[in-house]
Amino acid sequence: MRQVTTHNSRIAWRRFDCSKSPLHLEATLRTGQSFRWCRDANGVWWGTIESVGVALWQPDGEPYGDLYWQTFPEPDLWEVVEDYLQLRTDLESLYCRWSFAEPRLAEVFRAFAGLRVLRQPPEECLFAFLCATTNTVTKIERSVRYLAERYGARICTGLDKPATLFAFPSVSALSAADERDLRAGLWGYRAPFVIKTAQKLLQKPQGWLRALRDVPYAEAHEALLEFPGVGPKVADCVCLFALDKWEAVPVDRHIYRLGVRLFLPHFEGRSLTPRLYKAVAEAFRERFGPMAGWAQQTLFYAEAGLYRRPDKESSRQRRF
DNA sequence: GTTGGACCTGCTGAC
DNA sequence: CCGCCCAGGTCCAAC
Repeated sequence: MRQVTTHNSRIAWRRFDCSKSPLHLEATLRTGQSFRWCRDANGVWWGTIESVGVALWQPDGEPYGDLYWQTFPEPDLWEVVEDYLQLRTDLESLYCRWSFAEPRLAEVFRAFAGLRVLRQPPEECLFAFLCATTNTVTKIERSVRYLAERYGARICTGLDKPATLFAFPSVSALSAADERDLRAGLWGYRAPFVIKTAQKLLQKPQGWLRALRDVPYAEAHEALLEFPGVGPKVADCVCLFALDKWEAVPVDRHIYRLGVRLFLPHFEGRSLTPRLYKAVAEAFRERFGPMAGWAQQTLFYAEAGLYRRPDKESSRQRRF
């Protein structure tokens, strides 16, 4: 293992070579698919996967470079990290296929090479996206963090840094949450969704949600719609980001705009109805195949402009 | 099938 | 500096 000579050397880093399996860490963790990752002043990303605390670091931010990682409190849980980041998924062949299908977008796929769809714990994913309706990414992050810090268990890292990590709360803790408390904790009108969804989930057999990983996409999507606050878009987010349904294409206002502009110009100006939702998602699947959701995530990142830093950059100019 | 309105908050850009 | 619009939608009621 290469020597690492910064403050970070206090962490017993492990190294993974991404030269054959690119990872754009910042884009992956800040694409609005997962909401609790924080980067500290030294560029280290801190987060949790189930009850495991995780530190991730790409010294040069190079997608094809080295990824340094470690887990807490139990060290060296590589399977957990690899599974979450889906590092076994070969992206290069995907980019070829997508760029062939849509040459207009080839540059975008290249620009954000290594942006991966995560494989998230289903419960956290479901509750996080309950919060996504008419909301901003910044505020979603703060809302989900509030849930974790208020109702979740502390994870010990054995270091004085980072700011404390919290496991995502249990369903039973959320089912017993106080609605007024949640409303005040940035959840607003979505507060009852959290509580009712948690209560409904408690009535299911143990492991029911996770078991949706083993059923077909249509069945999983349908099953999620029964929860209050879950419509087609949120259901697709959970399918794609937590339930291995890589053909799921969450159609939000950005993806809708892009999809109509590029693929379905005759729908220009029409509002997003369930029928058009399906049409756009289907258009993605026709072009990008059974991993259309992965293409969607890169295009969302580009279209929503999440990659722009807070500092002034050239304003909204479209590259595609 | 589609449309319109309400819904909690607080960050953000345009005047 | 203030007020307004808006933000990764969903639900409900009314055509």
